[in-house]
This record gives sequence, C-alpha cells and structure tokens, in this order.
Amino acid sequence: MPRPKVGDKRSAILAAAIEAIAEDGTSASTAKIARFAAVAEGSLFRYFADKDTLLNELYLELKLDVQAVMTNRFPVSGSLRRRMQHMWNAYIAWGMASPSRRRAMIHLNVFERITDESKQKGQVGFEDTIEAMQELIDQGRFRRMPQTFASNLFLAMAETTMTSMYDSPSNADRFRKTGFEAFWNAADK
Amino acid sequence: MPRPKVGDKRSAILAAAIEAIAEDGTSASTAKIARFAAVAEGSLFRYFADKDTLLNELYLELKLDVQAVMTNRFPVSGSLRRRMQHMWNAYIAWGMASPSRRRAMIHLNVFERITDESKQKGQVGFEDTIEAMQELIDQGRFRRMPQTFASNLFLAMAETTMTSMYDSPSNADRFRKTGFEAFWNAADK
Amino acid sequence: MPRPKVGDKRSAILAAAIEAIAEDGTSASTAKIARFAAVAEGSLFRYFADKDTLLNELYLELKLDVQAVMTNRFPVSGSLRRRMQHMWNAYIAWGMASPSRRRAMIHLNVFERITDESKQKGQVGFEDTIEAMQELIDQGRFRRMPQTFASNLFLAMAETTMTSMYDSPSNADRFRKTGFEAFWNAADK
Amino acid sequence: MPRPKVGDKRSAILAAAIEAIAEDGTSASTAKIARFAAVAEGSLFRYFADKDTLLNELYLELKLDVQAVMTNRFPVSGSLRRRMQHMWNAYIAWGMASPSRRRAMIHLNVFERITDESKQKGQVGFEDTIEAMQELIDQGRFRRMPQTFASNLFLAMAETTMTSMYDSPSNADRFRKTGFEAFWNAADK
DNA sequence: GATGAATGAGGCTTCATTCAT
DNA sequence: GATGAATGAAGCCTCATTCAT
Repeated sequence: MPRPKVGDKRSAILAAAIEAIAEDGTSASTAKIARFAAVAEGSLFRYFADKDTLLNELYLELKLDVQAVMTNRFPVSGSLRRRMQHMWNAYIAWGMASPSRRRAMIHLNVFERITDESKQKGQVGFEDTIEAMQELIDQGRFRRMPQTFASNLFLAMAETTMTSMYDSPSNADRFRKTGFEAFWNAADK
Repeated sequence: MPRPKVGDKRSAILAAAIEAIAEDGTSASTAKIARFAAVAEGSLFRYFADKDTLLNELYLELKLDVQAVMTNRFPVSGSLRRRMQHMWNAYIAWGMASPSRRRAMIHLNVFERITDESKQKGQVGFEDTIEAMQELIDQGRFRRMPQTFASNLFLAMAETTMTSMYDSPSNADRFRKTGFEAFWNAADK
Repeated sequence: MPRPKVGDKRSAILAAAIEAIAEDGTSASTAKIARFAAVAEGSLFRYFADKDTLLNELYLELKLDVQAVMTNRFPVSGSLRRRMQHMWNAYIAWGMASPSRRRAMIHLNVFERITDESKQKGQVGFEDTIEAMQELIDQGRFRRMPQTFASNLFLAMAETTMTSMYDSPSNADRFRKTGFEAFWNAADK
Repeated sequence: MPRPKVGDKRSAILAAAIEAIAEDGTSASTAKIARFAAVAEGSLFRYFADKDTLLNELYLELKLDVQAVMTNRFPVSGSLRRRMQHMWNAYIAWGMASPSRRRAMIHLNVFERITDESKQKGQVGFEDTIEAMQELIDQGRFRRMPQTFASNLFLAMAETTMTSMYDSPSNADRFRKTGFEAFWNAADK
C-alpha cells in the first residue's frame, strides 16, 4: 500500500531544504525552501511547526540516511577491519553520491539550534556500527575512551577525505583507500 | 594616561564578534556584536565596510592567532615528530584556552561567504608548519598526496580531540596525547 | 460583494507614492508610502522589488496616464493646430486635475535613477502625438531638429503655464490659452 | 589683499556640493560633499548650520552666479530684442560652461526644502533683466501677465534648448539661435 | 578653528509566520 | 488541506550631526 500522500509533500520539503541549505547554509529562507519544493510558502508550516523544527527533522533524516547506508548489507560477522571498511566505504559513498546532502549535513552539524534531543535521537539505529566502534576501542589505541571519540574521529577523517576527493576526482579512489588506512592505523594499536 | 590606541575599538568589535558568533553562529546580528563591543551599531561600520567584511577579517585574525601560537618557539630543527607534537599541542592549547575563539572559527570555517582571497591570505605565515606537513607527507602514508590533505586531517583530528576534552575535562590530557598518537600513526607509515 | 481585485493594493501603493513624492520628493520614505497606502511596509516589497523599481513603475504609470489623456478623442484628422491644441489642453487638464501627480512627475523627471529603459518605454503610445510633433517640426521653425526638442519644449512650456495657473487660478484660462499661443508661435514659422 | 581664508573653505564646500548634487541629486551626503571639498566632515557644519542651510545657500549662490553672468556687459540701452538676446546667450553660456552647476540648479529648483525666503532673495540683482522682461510683457503677447510667467518661460525654454545642445554638441549653435527665436516669437506679438 | 570618530535615528529590505480564502 | 498575500519585527546599513581632542 502506498504511503499516504501527505508524506510526499513533506519529503519534497525536506529534499528542498537540503538543496537550499547546501546553497545558503542554515540561513536559507523558508520561502526558498518552499520554492524548491514547489509548494506554497504556507504549506511548509503545515508539515513543520517552525523553521527550527524543520532543520531538526532534516538533521534526523540525514542521520537516518547515513545509518541506512552504513547498515545496509553490514557484514555483521566479518572481521572488525572488514566491518570498519564497510562503514567507511558506505559513508564515503553516501557523501560522494549526494554532495548537497553532505553539505547540508555539514551546516546542520554546526547549527546552534539542533537540540540535544535531536542529537540523541540521531544515534539510534547505529547499534551495529556502534558495536563495531566499541570493539575497535577495546582493542586498540583508544582503550577506555568514550565511543563517541572514535565515532567522531571516523566522521571527521571521512569528511577530510571527501573534501580531497571532491577537489581531485581523478584520485578519488586513492584518497578513499588511504583515508581508511589512516583511520585504521590511527585507531588500531 | 595613555590615549586610547587607534584600533582599540576595532579590536573590541572583533572580540565582540567572536563572542556573538560563538553564541549564535554567523547569523549573529550586527546589533548584538555592537552591543557586546559596547559601541553604537553605526560605529561597527566605520571599522568594517559591511558584515561580510567583518566576518572575513575576523576569520583572518583567528587564523593569524593560531599561526602565532603554532609558530611561537617552533622547534625548527627538532625531529619531525617533535615539530608535529609542538603544532598539535599549540593548536590544542589555543582551542582550549579560548572556547569562543574556537567556536567562532568552527562557524567561520563553514560560512559560505568567506572569500577565496581570505582563505588564501589565511595560509601565509604557516610556512614552517606547512614544511613540516610536507615532510610528513613525503615520508609516510600520504606520499604524493596534497599537503592540504594532511593539514586538514590534522585540524579535523585536533577538533575531534578538543570536543572530547571539553566533554570530559578530567581526561583532557589523555585525550590530547592519544589524539596526537592517533594522528601520528595515521600519517606515519 | 466583489472580491478585491488583484492589483488593488498595488494601485494603492502607487497612489500613495504619488502623494508621498509630491510632498517629500523622491526621498519620500517607503515607510511613509506604505502608511499612505495603509499597508504594512513589508507589503510594499511584495509588489515592487525595491524602491527604485517602484519609482520607475510609477514614472511609467504617470506617462501612461498622460498618454491616455492626450490620446483620448485625439482629432487625428484635424488640422495640425487643432491637434496641438488638443494635446495642450489635455496635458494641462491632466496637470491641473491632479496636482500631486504633476508634482510627482516633476520629481521623477529629475530623479537620477529612472532607467533609460523606463524612459524609452515611457515613449510608447504617443505615436499620434509624436507624429503631430513631427509635422510641426517639418513645417516650421524647427525644421531638421529632433522631435524631442519640440516635445520637450511643449512640456516645458506647459509646465510653466501650469505653474502660473496654480498661482493665479482666477486667470487660469487665460494662461492656458496664451500659453498655447506662445507655444504655437514659438514653433510655427 | 587676499580674501580671508575662511571664505576659501566655504567656497570649497559650495563647489563640492555642486559636484555632489550634480551626481546624486539633493540626497548627496554631507560626507561626500566634505570629501569633494577636501575638508573634514565636521568642518562643513562650521560653515553651514545644517544640510538644508547649505543647500539653500548654494541655491542662492547659483542664482547670483547666473545673475552676474546675465548682468555682465548688459546692453542697458540696446533694443529690447538685443537685451533679450544678451540674456539668452549669457544664460546658455553659463549652463553650457558648467554642466555641474546647471545640473545642481535643476535639482535645487525642485528641492522641497528651498525656503520661500531663499526664492525671494534669489530674485534680487536681476533688476535690469526683470525690467527687460517687463518691457517684453508690456508690448507683446503676455500683456498684463505676471513678470514671473515670462521669466519662467525664458528659463524653461533655455533649459530645453540646453538639453538638446548637450545631446548634439555639433548642432549646439543652431539650437541656441533657434531656441532664442522660438522664445522671442513666443513672447513677441 | 579644524578634525574625524562616534552616535543613533531612520532608511530599505528580508523573513518567519499567520490566516482568510 | 493548500495557498500565498499580508504582516511587522528585526536585520543591515547610511547619514546628518555632535563633540572631544
């Protein structure tokens, strides 16, 4: 059974917000977002109580998106390195496939009005990857450090890697691989 | 009594901008910045042509600030590892000493209207550190990759480290050290 | 009850701008214009991109207005003198009927940001009158001079005439007639 | 003996105002005027109580200027036509010699805050020309009309003439002469 | 007198949000 | 529900004017 129609417009608005934020940062106007979504300015506020709500929900959607991609075909029983490699490749693939999503995420990550609640919610669903991250910690250089440290490092290093990949597409593959080795050696003892 | 130095007010505005941006991001209002600086809003525009100019000059000032701190007592003839260690510690010290400066920098780094010119100017003065970075590249895992990749990785990993340090001040020192080891092992062969 | 026509508000703003400019010149504030139009200041910008656009469109509207009045019942096949007389009377009637429109026009005519495009557009629709003006030129004192010279002279002399009519309403009719004779004898050989 | 220095600065400001108003209209900023005059912003207000005063005094100075030029070598005992011709040529020469003065005058003539007092004062010194104008009236088409009507017509027609002269400098002389004939025939019976 | 930095009121414009249709 | 016109607060910026030096 198809999703209720209402979802379509909501999704359109979220998609539009991604483009608008990628262009203008979080100060992209709701009018621009509505225009990109091809809906009336007022309609935006039927789906999101206000702009902050929209940005918070977009934040969550992007996190979910990343999660889906990382979780998909996750090699649960593979070696730690293999699982990490999977996560790395999946995340990089996500970022490279949709530059706007990635740029939007970068802006949302420093947006001062993403609530703690959103940040927390953004973690759910990452159980498999978090578990892998914890294993990585327990066996390597980061022993007894919080899991978020490793996770954040992973994300930061992947971001840096993607920046180079964008700047020099012909070497993209080399960056991706070397980036992973860098991460692995940073974390592994 | 010394006559107030030319530039006092300019500095006050820059300082105020740091606080305001740390609080509200780059959408901090010029009114708020002026209020923080205890000057009239109009005065702000005697020192900076417009808000974008102010933000770009602030960006440069912060870069200069980092540079000063990294360059200070730089062990030019020390081992590569020692030089890197110095840079790491200096940068972390800078970020931990002035949280607002660091937060402001984070926002400016993703601000869409920092000009290419500013970004370029922001590089000057880092010659020693860039040279060290190049050495690191030439001898390790990043051979034949652009120097910016290593530099960006350095910054990203230091940022991640600082985040953990802020979250858990009692372990700050351990984070700082482990963070550096992580970076070193990421880059070293 | 008829639904308010689209454009009602737009017209209200243009009408308000006429009054405001008549009072304060082209430096009349958008706030004042909005107030006169009984709309919120923001509304003004839904109808006109910015103040310059508003003034340019007002300029065009006034030109159109004059044109309508001059063209109405234009005695196409009348003698040249009769046609000129018609134009003269029509223009004077327009100016005397709406002092604010006339004052606004005077200000717009010397406003430095009326675009060339607007000036050009302001000419269309005057074909009959321009043709008459050309005939006048071809047969009189202004032979081989540009049509704009005669047109401008016409307008300037009519303006002067109206000023005297305002100053001395009881002699208005005599001014109107004498003014026309003056113009006719200026141009006719 | 040289004029007192104070006059120099005052004149410089008036001269600067001419240029600034020619460029930007009466909304030219006092800062710009001061810059053009190469004096400090504050100095302007030592010579003129406020901007309106400056503009009113400039208005007077320009009127005086015109008067001087018209009065110079005025052929008091020449024929009426000769005297008119002199006035016409003098005025045109003034306007063509200094486009900025002329443009400034055009703006001041429609400036809403030129006081009645200024307008009145602007008339003194024109006795000879006014007398000629009165003679013209008494003997021609404008009999029993106010002298200002003839004067305004003179100015309006001369303005129109100058506009054409600027637009087509190679025909300037022809415009000047034909313009005068037009005026003469407009007024003469 | 001269200066120009400082001021804050006011100008233009944008924008999130509301609400009548 | 959907729309988009309307709103007015707030943002950026300009400017005439003041005043300490």
